[in-house]
Amino acid sequence: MNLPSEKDYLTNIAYDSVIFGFSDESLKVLIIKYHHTGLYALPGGFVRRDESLYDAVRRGVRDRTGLAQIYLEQFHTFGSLERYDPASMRLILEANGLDPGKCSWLLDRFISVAYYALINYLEVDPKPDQLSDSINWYSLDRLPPLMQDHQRILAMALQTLKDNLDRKLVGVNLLPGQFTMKELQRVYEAILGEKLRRSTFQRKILSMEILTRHEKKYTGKAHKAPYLYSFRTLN
Amino acid sequence: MNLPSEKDYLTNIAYDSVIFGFSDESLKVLIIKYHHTGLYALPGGFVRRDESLYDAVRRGVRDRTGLAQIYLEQFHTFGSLERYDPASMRLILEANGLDPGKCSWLLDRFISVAYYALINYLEVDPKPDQLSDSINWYSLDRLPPLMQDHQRILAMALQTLKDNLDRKLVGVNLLPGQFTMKELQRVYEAILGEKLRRSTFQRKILSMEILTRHEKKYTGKAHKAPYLYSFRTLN
DNA sequence: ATGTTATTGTCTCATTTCCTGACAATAAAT
DNA sequence: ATTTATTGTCAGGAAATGAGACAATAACAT
Repeated sequence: MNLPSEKDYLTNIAYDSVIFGFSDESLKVLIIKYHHTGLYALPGGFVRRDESLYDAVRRGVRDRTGLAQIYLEQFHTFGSLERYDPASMRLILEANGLDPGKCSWLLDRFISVAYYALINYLEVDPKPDQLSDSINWYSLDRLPPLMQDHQRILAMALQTLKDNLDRKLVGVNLLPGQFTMKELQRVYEAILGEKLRRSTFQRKILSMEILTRHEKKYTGKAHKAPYLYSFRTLN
Repeated sequence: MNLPSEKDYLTNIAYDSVIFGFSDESLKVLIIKYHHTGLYALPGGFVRRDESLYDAVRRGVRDRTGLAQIYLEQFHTFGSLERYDPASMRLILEANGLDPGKCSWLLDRFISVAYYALINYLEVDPKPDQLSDSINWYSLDRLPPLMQDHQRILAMALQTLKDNLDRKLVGVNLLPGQFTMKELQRVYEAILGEKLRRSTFQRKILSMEILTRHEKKYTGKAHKAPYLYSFRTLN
């Protein structure tokens, strides 16, 4: 197994990604589990010397989800001393049969830039990286204990998502290309953690003029068929 | 002159600070000028191994302004490849009679975490650091050309400030402890870059219930004396 | 004293936006 | 044809905002 070499990467700097998906009426997050350690973590990684910070995160998310086009948003950089935790990293390396002496830069202190990603749950086939033996979706209310400050990072990602909800097109990437108004409302409710009034929500979203309406969706249910919508591409 | 040593600092990571003050009806920013190079820049620095990122920025702002208590807010981390510019750093070191070979880590690529600070202009006595020969206030519309991507960093700081204006107590630290409603309005207008209606502004601010009213301020002018206000401390 | 001037604190009315419940439309089952 | 569940939209009221008006008043002028 070849590990990242100090020559190819920036030192003291890492990234963590909070990858959100929507399924089964609730928000989900991708969490990895490291080999033989019982440690759960947000998918993270390091920045190659020949790539931008943004490209590094995009590469990491792509490798783990298979998606090339992703909605990525940086929300905070974590640099406290408490997060310096070489013991965990040593444990992870040793559990993988690696010699920490040969990549001591990985045991150093890291400042971590955190991004959140919004992706279509259905398009993803999560793939573990070489240090982890699983990567799985977790509902926000059923998270395993996360290592280091990853719980806090996740909480901050969610808060930022809430704050951005009425300013950015958050719904875009959590749903398939076409969706009903109710489905979009479910996404908003899952993010905000509260029920919304149907008529108010519909009026507000439509008044934004960011949706185009398509043919109706006949579900086979005994009631009026809803329209399908998609986000308007700007052109 | 002793320069930061590689042993004491994190590598590949730096910070830049956009220090806002308010004076003479307009927003001002502190800009440093490096010795003998004609290069203007935002005050920045590096993170010691034994301090948090936040403490590093606070230290940098304190050293340059003399203020211990500062309102600091992180707003973005810049990590593009274009900002890798060893030539400028080499120039700055050489202009100070320093040997770049002895601190080659300073010529490496840096990812920079950007903060903005809001301070009371009147309390500040700007002090240049050892590499710069001046540090001065500049109006936003009369900025010198800034090195690297500092112009963009500043623009993003201002945009974040605007976005936060109705959600955070931005005015707090830009004014002295007590101030008139008109002075507060001037701050808002300077940040937003537009005139506000007096009665609407007053009603909105008062309805927030974040101010306490004090005695009147007799200016010696031939008109009704305004009240003084201060921001309510929460307790 | 009295009136003048510039600015402040507040109020009113019109306009806009937002909230809430209601109602008709309708796809499929009975 | 009737029923059921859900959807798209609207009407009326409530709340927020915009724009101007007016009285209060500190210092100056007469």
